[in-house]
Amino acid sequence: MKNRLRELRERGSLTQEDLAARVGVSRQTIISLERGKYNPSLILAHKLARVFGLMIEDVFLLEDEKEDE
Amino acid sequence: MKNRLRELRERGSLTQEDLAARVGVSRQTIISLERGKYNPSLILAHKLARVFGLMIEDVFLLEDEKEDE
DNA sequence: ACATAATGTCAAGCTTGCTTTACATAATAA
DNA sequence: TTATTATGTAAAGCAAGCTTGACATTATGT
Repeated sequence: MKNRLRELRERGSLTQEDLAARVGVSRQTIISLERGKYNPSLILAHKLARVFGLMIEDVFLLEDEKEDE
Repeated sequence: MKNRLRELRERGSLTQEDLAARVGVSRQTIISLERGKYNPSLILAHKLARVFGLMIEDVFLLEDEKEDE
């Protein structure tokens, strides 16, 4: 699952801990997400997208998924 | 988690089983989703949105989430 | 009446998202 | 050096997404 989280977070000068707090998850969850380790819940994806003022599909690159690469 | 799955599925004359097969989940999962029972994974939400040619946010109504009501 | 298709419920269990704790590494700064 | 901040890793465990199977209900059709 590729995504633009790291890029967007750095662009907004947020730490992983800041972002985690904003969306109500642990820092570990943000780390794993940035590294493409898993498929988040829809609600979490939505909360993250809202932090950056984007649509979910603009944050998470979802076309032709196979595995996590 | 409210959504328009039932409406969209019926509009497309698909059975729950058809839809389940299209997105690779069990029929039970579609039933539970239509009844707003849970928060699907992002990939599943995306596959469902694509079946209907819509954006995720057009299928799942995500603003001001509290609990499943 | 009988059959079949579509939807729904319940329950047990597997899988994985997410948490928590603890520790490691690198960067910046006094 | 010492301290602090930000990031990363690993492992154990909890919680929830999703599966499977069995059975009930309603509708449609012959």
